[in-house]
Amino acid sequence: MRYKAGLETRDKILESTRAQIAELGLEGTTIKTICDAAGVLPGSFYNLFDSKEQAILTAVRAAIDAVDPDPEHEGKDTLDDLINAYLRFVEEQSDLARVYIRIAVAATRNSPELRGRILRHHEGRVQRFAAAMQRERKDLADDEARNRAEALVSALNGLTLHYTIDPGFDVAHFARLLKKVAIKD
Amino acid sequence: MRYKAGLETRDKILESTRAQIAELGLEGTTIKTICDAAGVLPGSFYNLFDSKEQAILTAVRAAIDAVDPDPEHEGKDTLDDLINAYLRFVEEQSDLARVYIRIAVAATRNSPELRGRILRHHEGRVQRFAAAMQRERKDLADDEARNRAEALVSALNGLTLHYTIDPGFDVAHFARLLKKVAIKD
DNA sequence: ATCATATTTGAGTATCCACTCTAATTTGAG
DNA sequence: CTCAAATTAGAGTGGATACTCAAATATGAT
Repeated sequence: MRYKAGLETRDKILESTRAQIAELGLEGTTIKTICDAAGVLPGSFYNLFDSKEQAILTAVRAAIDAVDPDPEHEGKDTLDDLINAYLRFVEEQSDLARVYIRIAVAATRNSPELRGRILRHHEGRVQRFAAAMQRERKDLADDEARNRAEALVSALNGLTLHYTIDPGFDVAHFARLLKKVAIKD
Repeated sequence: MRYKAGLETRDKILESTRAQIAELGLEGTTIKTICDAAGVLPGSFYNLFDSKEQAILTAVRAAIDAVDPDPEHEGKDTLDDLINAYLRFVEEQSDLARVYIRIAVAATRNSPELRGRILRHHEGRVQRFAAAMQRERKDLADDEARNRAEALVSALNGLTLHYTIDPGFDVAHFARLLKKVAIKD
């Protein structure tokens, strides 16, 4: 992927993948439907991505990044910003969130490479949450902030998990409850 | 399933299913391997179960019930009992926990029946957590207990989610942290 | 303009697996 | 003992799908 053509194809595939997932879910999304929608052939797909799952994960990550309150990582995002961005993604793109969870859980056994990507993403998120917490509560020690951030992020993921099963679940309500608790004391 | 033979076959299938999942994960577990290991033919399998997923869900539920601190539902279980049972299942049967999550998330789109089962299971768990909380803190109003139980159970599921991806994650540590927070105030 | 390399073509593959169906056999209630 | 109903036998299916490959073409650094 060093020429312009490759980049454009890559973009088309990612957008097509995202759209398919949102519309048809994971089962309805096949290499064939992705390629057809993108106007590309399977050979091109596999010239740019190692696997279907890798492409999906990349597309989902792009959607998550699209709601990032501080894309430049300047450390200007508050804890509320981070939680609101999280909620926005989960509520507006619940199909993508669902698929992300499925692939994350499935990849553990099958693909060390994807698993690594997922863990790094999680780690990055925890660090940003921890930093935002400390900005809000200057007295919080590093390890205590980190500890709380880890708990908060994992708990939020639990809310998302339930929300993808029960769309009536008030994920925002509980997310704010967790946030309050996380900075208390 | 009204004759003894049917019940025995059912048990053999469930045990074989559980063993396969623990050993080979979801991908390695097929109708064929389940039936072979159980000494049964596909026709018998489908005489007793509607689908592969239904059988798996049933097998996982049995494993969860096996660590139930209060199988008779007499209301004698403490919040710690419930959390310890939860942790025991997750830590000792992480493959089953992983598969349960996968099916739960996948079933939402594909099978209203399985989805219903999963939601009822969740609901039952939340109620037991809420009741145990109130035993521990008599002053907690019904809806507040229910609210906190829902948050706690979902958050615990989030810990499990992460644990299935990162076995180094100290799920017990964070579970106890969440419990402390849930009954505080 | 050259040419190494990126990209595309597009048919092919081969494997797999959840589930079905009909007929035979077994069960146990009355 | 009878017989309706449950269980088992077991081969079959048919459709789907992720991924491959060798050859053709396009790209752009030099």
